[in-house]
Formats: sequence, structure tokens, C-alpha cells
Amino acid sequence: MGRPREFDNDKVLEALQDVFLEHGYEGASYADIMDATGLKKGSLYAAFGNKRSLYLKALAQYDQGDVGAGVAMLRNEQLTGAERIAALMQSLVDAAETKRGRWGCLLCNAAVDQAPFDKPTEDLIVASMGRLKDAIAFAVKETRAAGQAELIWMTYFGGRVIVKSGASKTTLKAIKQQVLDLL
Amino acid sequence: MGRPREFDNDKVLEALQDVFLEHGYEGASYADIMDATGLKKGSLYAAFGNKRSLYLKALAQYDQGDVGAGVAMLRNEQLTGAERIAALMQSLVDAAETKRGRWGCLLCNAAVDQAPFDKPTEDLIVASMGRLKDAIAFAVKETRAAGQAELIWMTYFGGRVIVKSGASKTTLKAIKQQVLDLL
DNA sequence: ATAGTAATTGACTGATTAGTCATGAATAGC
DNA sequence: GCTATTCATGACTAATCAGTCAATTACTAT
Repeated sequence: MGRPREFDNDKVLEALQDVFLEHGYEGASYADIMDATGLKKGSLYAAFGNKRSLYLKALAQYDQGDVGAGVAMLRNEQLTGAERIAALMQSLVDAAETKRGRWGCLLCNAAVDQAPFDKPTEDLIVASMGRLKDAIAFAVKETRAAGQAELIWMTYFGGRVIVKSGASKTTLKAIKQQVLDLL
Repeated sequence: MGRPREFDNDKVLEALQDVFLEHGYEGASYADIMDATGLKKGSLYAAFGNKRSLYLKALAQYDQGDVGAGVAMLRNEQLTGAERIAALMQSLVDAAETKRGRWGCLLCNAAVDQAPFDKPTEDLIVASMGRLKDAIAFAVKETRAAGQAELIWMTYFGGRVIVKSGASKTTLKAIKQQVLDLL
């Protein structure tokens, strides 16, 4: 009963991901948010709560979506460990070529710009990063790089940082190759 | 002639580094800035220009100071290449234990939260990151890791990211060891 | 001492911030 | 068709934002 909702929750959270990816938490104003989601403030507050809550929900969706897909891929035993790590590193190379990729990884961005201020955000980030680390460890466990999971993990995050400052596809390909040479 | 300046430019820029390290660019208000520097707005504008200009100058000082010191250390031929890389990675471990270290690396933070918006900032970051990469390459050039400079470079940035989300000293020590095992 | 100059200050601006709320619109059950 | 309920809207608030400026202070050169 009551008036039916005119928007789709998941679609709105995807739009929120993009806004926060592009502008960061502090840099994203309600003007940006309303523009990206097509919703007015009242609807946003009623449906998702305040700005911090919007952020956390978008981050949680990113964790389930983008990070979750990466984790699933790294755990897909249809592929060899080396193939899975290659795919992970390729996603970094690809990130340099898309607008969304250039905006970075919401997880890394959140770690840098919000983790120190907000415990729930930090908890979500730590958990999500941990799942990614474990998945990398799983993928490399039968390769020569079995003891270098953290190294590859860090390379991924480092790559996400340099993509945001405009690193070239060439640079990222070189990094990808250096990681593959570990395997 | 005229009234003498009551503050020291370098000291003020150091305080600005801390403010922007702690809060990021958007998150740092003039209230924070005035509090940290002890200067009023008028003086700040007269001496350094607008907020973006404050940021760039603090970033440039960070580049010359913290990054410059790291680069000099990596190029110090009094030490072996392995010793130099060990010192670099140890600085990451140490960062997990100090308040300032927890705030991260101004270069990485800037890359994530400002590089996409401001060309001068991006240029400074790219140049500074490049100098660090070259210095790492110089340090490893006669080790087994001669072809893995970018890998170590990324590991350093990745480490800076996870420190901001509260990574433990133990985790960072493990990463340090994995890097040293490459040499 | 006086004049000239540069630094400091705090009050001020208009714009923008996140967040609220009364009103009206759109539905479902009766 | 009426009522109850939920949703959407735009005007509203108080606070804060970056940035400006006239008045005052503290110095140097003459």
C-alpha cells in the first residue's frame, strides 16, 4: 500500500558509486548526488538516510559488486592460478582506459579519504581488502608466488593509485608483466 | 621595510602538510588551517594565495622534504641496494606507528583525492612519483630485482593505502620481507 | 620624530553546505 | 469513490564555506 517507489534502489546506489568515485566523499555535494541519481534530497533521506549512510551503502554495493566479482574470478578453479592473476592485473590495465577506471577503485579511494574518520567505513574497507587478499592467496597458492600474495595485493592497490594520477597503459602493462614473472 | 613577518614560511607549510594529510583537500576548512598554522585568513591569502595554492605549496614542500629525503636515501651509494630498499620498506612499517604516518603519504593522498581535478597537482604528483620510481630503479639496478623496480614502487604506494585503513605492523613487516626476498 | 610600507586582524560577504518539513501526488484496500 | 499509507517535491533553515577588505599595528629609512 501507499505510493509506489519510482526508482530502483540498486540503480541509485550504482549512480552513488559513480558520484563518490568521481568526487570523493567530501567533494560530492547533494547537487552532484541529486543530479546523478535523479532523486531529490527528501527521497534520498527517506530511502537511505544521511550522506554518510549513502556513502556506506554505495561502498557496500561496490564491495559486493566490483570487489565480489574480482574475488569470484580469483577463486574460479576453471582457470589456472596464473590466468587468474593475469586477469586481475589486466583489469588494472583496462582501468586506465575507461572513465570509471580513471576515477579509481572506491575501496582504495575510501581507504585514503574516509577510513581514518569513520569506523564503519574502515571496517568495511578492511573486510573487503582482506577478502581480496585471501582470494589472491588462493589463486597463487600452487604457483612459485605462493608466499608473495601480499606483494601482489599491494601491487594492485598501488596500481589503482597511479591510475588516478594518469598512469599510462604502458606503465601498467609493465607492472602486470612483472607480477606475472613472479608466478 | 614595512612590518616584519611574524611567521616562518616553511613552518607554516609544514603545518599545512599536516592539515591536508589529516583531512584531505576538501575536508580541510579554513578553520582547520587557521588553527594549525596560527595564522588568520588574511595573512594566508596575502602570503600564499587561495586554498588550491596553499595545497600546491604544501605538496611541493612535501615533495622536496619527505619524498626528497627518500629519493636521496635510495641514491646513497654508501649503502647497498638491498639496504636502501630495506630502509624504504621499513619507513612503511614505521608509518603504521606514528600519527603522521597513519595520515598517509601526501603524494598518495593527493593522487587519489585531487589529481583528477587539478592539472598542476597532477603534474607535481606525476613528477614526484617518477623521481621515486627512478630512485628505486637505481637502488635495485645491481640486484636480482633489477627488472622489478615498478613492482617495488607499487608495493610502496599500496602499503601507504593500507596504512591509512589501519593495517598492522605485522602485515607491513610481511610485505617488507616479501620485497626483500626479491633482491 | 615622521613618513612610508608591509603584515595582521576581525568583521564582513555571497554562495553553498547538509539536512528538514509541510504539501501534494500516486497507489492499494475497502 | 473514499481512506489510509507511502512517496515525491521544492521551499526552507542554520551553519559553514572560501574569499575580501578597511582599519590597525609594527617596523625601516630618512
